[in-house]
Amino acid sequence: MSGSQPLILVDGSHYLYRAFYAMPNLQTSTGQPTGAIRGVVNMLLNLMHEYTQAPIAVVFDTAKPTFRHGMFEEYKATRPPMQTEMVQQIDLTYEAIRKLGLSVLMLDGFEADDIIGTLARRAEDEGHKVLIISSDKDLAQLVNDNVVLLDSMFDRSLDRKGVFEKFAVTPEQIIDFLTLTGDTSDNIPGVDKVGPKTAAKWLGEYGSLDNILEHKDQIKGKIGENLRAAVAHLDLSRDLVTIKCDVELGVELEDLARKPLDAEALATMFEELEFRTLVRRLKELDETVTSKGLGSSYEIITDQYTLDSWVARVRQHRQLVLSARIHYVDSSAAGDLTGIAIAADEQRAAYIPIAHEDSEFRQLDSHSVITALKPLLEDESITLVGNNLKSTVKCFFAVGIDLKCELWDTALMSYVLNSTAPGGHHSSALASRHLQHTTMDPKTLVGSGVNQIPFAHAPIPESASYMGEIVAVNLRVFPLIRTQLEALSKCSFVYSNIERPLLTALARIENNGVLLVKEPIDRLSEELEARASELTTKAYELAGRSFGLNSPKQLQVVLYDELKLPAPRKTRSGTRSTSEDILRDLCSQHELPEVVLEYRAATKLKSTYTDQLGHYIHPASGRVHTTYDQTNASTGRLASSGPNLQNIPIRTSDGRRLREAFVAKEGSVLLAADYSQIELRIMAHLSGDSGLQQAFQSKRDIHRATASEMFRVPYDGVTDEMRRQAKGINFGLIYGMGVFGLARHLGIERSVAKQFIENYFEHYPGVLQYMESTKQDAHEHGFVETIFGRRIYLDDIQSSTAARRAYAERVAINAPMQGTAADIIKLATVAIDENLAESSLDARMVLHVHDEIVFEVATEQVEALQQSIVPVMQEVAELDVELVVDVGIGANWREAH
DNA sequence: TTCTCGCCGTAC
DNA sequence: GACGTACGGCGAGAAT
Repeated sequence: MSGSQPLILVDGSHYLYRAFYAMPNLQTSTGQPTGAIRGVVNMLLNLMHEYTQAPIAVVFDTAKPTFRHGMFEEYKATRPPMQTEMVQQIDLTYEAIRKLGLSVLMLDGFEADDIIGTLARRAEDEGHKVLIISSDKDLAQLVNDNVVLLDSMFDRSLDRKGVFEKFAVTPEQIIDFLTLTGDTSDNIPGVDKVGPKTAAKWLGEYGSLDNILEHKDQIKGKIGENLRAAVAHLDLSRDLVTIKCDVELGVELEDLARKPLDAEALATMFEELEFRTLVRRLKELDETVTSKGLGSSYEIITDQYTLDSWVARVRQHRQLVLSARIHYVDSSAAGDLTGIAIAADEQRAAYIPIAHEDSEFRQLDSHSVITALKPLLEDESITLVGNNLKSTVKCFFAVGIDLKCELWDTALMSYVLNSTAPGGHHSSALASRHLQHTTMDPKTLVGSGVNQIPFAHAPIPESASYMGEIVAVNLRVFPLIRTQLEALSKCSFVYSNIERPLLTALARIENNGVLLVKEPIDRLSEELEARASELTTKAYELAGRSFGLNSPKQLQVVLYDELKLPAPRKTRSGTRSTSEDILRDLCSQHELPEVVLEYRAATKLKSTYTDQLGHYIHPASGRVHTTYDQTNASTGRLASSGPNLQNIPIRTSDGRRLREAFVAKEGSVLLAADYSQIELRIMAHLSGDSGLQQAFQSKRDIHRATASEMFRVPYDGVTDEMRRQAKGINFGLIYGMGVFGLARHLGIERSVAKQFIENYFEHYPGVLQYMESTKQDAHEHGFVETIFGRRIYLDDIQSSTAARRAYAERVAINAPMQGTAADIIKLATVAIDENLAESSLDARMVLHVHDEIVFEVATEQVEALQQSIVPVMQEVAELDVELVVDVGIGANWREAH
């Protein structure tokens, strides 16, 4: 047994029961019940994936009476006998475990707990750490500095501190604790009316059961009487709950060493048991274990000397492949380093743990690691390779590193090559697509959902495997996709001139953050709360009963069954829609739809925005730092999350009140610069339609100009309704809309909509031609391009399903326009980022919203900023139609817009 | 209890 | 089925 590997003891009986009751009816086609076997095997595979070498013993109770039955006739007397379906699975479970290469242990006369206790103490005596996997609270008595209880797979592990947090007593007090509370499932009597709370209180006060009993007369009331009445049997109860740690097992620790997994036999067994997913998992597990070089062990750097030698190695190869793990809390906006994996060449990779909670290893501190790497990062002749370098770069910027090295971000490269590549652009996806390699699942390291632990709590050796593998993957993927990229000159341009420089610009924008004041948001929240509650009352009155106002499903019943309102179109899954436009139509027939709409408006604003945004305010700076995802939107747009600051309301007055909370710091103002009608202008450019181009050149209102043409009226004779309809067409065209969509959108007859569109194309024939040729292009090449050569692939363009094909055609029409707009604002962002760095202006970009950039600038410099950025934005691309940028300035985002 | 999916609504 | 790109809250049902 190797010293750094813990001994893992699994409470097999517990998991057997749990799995059995989770899926009691699972059986093969021949009637063999299998739920319990599958559950246990699944759990063990997870465990094996996480601990690839640690010895694992799975311990079971036997059916025979134990020494406790000898002490107490009633012990476990209330337990029902084991069900037949369960009995039928036991031997197969043992067999499966042995084939996994793990040990199965049990001993007549003793319970699993006693075996676990005995082995735990023995392993500990020999200097090993022990991990007990069970959610039986009795086992908490075994916990100490070397023994940890893991409550189910990924619950927070119960170490000494965890036990106290959970039970409010120390592990040493657990026996007394259990004695006092008793255990109904084991039929062990405790003290009447004493539960965990009282037991913990007494133990906190008196320290031990013995001491409690010495002072038993001090305890007043009925509960004191109960205690005194229980004295006679407490000794027995204590003996019953005490785990025996000196059982004669006939097994040595050495016998528990991991044996190789018998993949062939397991596959056969799983086939017979009809475990199809498990057969697949098994294959994956086998691959990870056998694909050395990627999933093998990596050096762990814990001292300065070794780190320095690695820095020298990087210098020699002029290449640093890096993957940083960053922890975000409330320390700094950019986050803290938990650890960094690095590699310089194919020979080896290493992991530098920095902030793990793992006392087994000495760790270098963040400062010395950064100091060591700094000269590499500031060296122009060094290539830095990584996946999603933005997050890492943010960290570097935050500590004042002046990045000069050449950035090669494999995620960005992959995105430029094919933004819609299946699986995305993370290291794991690249490994699977380019190397046919399955990377370690981070869930095995940190779990998932509420049980997820911070990466810093993951053990260092396993973290090193995980991080090292990522670096190894990037090292190998990089030359492959670099070759692909360099074969396509336009894609290379997009990478080198747009995405790569944008990465650092975005890193700065994210680090800057935007100042958000909480007070007005909270006030709005309260108002909305009151409004929502009034509307709820009103809605219930109108419906004649209360119902789930937030539930479309319940609302359907009220509207269409009870109130008998005419049922509208169906949603995708065939239910009757309650969407906004439907409800609006129903307003004329009943009061309820209107109330629901108002309620939805209020609760939407509250639940999505006013109640949430405050959580994202960084406590130190008062600022919100969104994350821009540069590799997600297929067209080249950015996406924003955590929080999404690209969909902050603006249409309604309440929405605008929210925007007032986005402010500039003292002495500064916000300046918002947005491209006016950029996508329509791009359409005018791409289509070459002279009518549309002239409409823009005349600098008139574009929708009004369109209406004037379409409805054959003078520009000044265009009514608001005409303009609204023209606007509908203009937007519809950008989205590749058809007759049906326009009709629905404008609430007009299909025949009228058809006429509109025909009118439009009659006046702007170039646009029609462009639409047709774009579709043609898409069919021919399988992709469309932006002006700058960004490709958007359309996998469904050749689909045999008409609907999918039609969808792909709409995308083909929209993507070049949306994507070119994205290219343009990205280029502007890059240019402005450089300009600002060189200028002495006290100004910074704080938000990026598709066609708008928001700046925070010192009040007295706002004009200078405007002078500096507007020409850049307008001239960054030369189109046949001029680009127009509108600027707004104000103390907050509403005023600036 | 936790996870996933559908519905809905916000932005450009 | 019918208008493109996103993110995210909520309810409900499935898996556990």
